[in-house]
Formats: sequence, C-alpha cells, structure tokens
Amino acid sequence: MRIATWNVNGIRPRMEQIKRLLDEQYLDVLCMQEVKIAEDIFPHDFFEQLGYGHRAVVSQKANHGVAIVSRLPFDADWRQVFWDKDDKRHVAVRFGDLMLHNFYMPAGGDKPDTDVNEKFAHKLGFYDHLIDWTPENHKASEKVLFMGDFNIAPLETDVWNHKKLVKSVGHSPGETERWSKLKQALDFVDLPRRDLSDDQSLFTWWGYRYPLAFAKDYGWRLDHAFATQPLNQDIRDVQVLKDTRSWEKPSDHIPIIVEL
DNA sequence: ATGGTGGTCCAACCA
Repeated sequence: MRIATWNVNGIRPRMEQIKRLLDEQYLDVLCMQEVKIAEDIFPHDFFEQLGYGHRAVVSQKANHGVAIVSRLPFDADWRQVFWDKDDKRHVAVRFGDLMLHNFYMPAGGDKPDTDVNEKFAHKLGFYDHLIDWTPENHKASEKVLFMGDFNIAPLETDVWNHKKLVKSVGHSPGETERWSKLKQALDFVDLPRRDLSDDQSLFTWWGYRYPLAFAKDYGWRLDHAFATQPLNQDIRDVQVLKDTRSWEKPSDHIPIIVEL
C-alpha cells in the first residue's frame, strides 16, 4: 500500500501534475493540502476516472482545504476542528487497524510574536490543542499515521540556513519545541528521517518568491509523516520526491510517499 | 531593510 502527502497549492492549476504523480508512483492513497476549492465543486469525477473511487474532502472557497483520495475503500472518515477555527485543516480516514490523519497546519504569518501577530497565536494554539488531543484519541500501541503540511522545519538541517532563519516563522524555538512535543505525544517515528542522519539536510518546500530558491536549494522541511512504533514495523520504504519541484507549473511543496 | 511569485478571485488576502 502506497500512501502519499502533497501540498498541491491549489487543486485546479495542479490537475496535470496530480495525475502524473498518481500514475508514475502507483499511489493507493493521496492526502492533499491547500486544495483551495469550495467543497461542492471538488473535482470528484476527475479522481473517479483515475480509479480513486473513495474520497474524504474538507474544503471551502479560496483558501486552505484538505482531501484524501483513495483506490481502496476506507471504513470511516473523521474531521476535527482545532482551536475553534474551522478553516478546513484536518481530515482522517480509517483502513482497518490503520488510522490516517491529513493535516494542514496554520502558516503563522510573518512575525513569530503572539502579541502582535494573531496568525502566529493561531498556529501555536492549533499545535497546543493537537498535542493534547492526540493522546486523548489514540494510543502509541495503535497504528497511526499523521501526514501533511505541518509548517514547521524542526531541525537545524531542515532549513537551508539555521542561523539566518532561527527567528523566522516556521523555524523559531516556540515552534520547533511544539513539533517535538507532537512527535512525543504518541512516541512517533519521524519517517523521512528514519534512515537519515540529523546532520544531513532534508527539504520539502522551496518558495516561489525568490525565483532562484530551488536552484540554490534554499529549502525548508515543512511537510511531515509520523508513524507510531507498531505501524513503523510495517513500513517498507519512505521517499521524498524532489523531482516534482522542477515539473512544469510546480507546487512549491514536494510529496512524501510511505509504502506499507 | 526590501522585494522578489503564485493562487484565488477582481480588491485584497493567503502563503
């Protein structure tokens, strides 16, 4: 079973790229973030024709929005609102004893200061709620997979320049501490780093604003996949698909694929 | 210290 996560940055301008990813990678399940489309006009027919007959969509007009599309039927779907702000950032599905959660965490605005930046307060509040909620709803002995765009680059080697970026939103101490607490909540394995040393850099996002960002490898690791220990036993391979960032009309994020 | 791009939707917000 091959499960992927990808922040597509708008599902409508990314239809060709999504089809290409599904075809080339033989995916069974795709978790998407930032679909940016009203729920009632989600392109269900497109996925139906590609063989993804099972879908769980939590989205809205213009911004945010998540979806899970699957070839395999799931037994149940679940949506949770965190920090009392229902801007379509979570959907989950259950395949037998496997619980799969898809998250799109708040980005957090420009300044890492909760006094002047409400978006940063929202980001920390969302994390705090999730850190409490996770062990209330799951056990470390269950098979749980958290995937998505968590908008935090936790390690020094998860950004292209730690010293330059340590006071930036996405890599500040208040954020990286919360990422670690979330990881500890169910004794999760950080899958993309499972077989990679912490001194090796690993990125999943290169911004559009500076056009040379990808060429110069000015990246951040914002997208994550966490597995509980029992699930980790079942995981055969983990891939980060850097190549997709050089496709025509790319998303600014790249996919992570987990094979069970 | 600043601005660079892209998506949504048509002024301005989000990232």
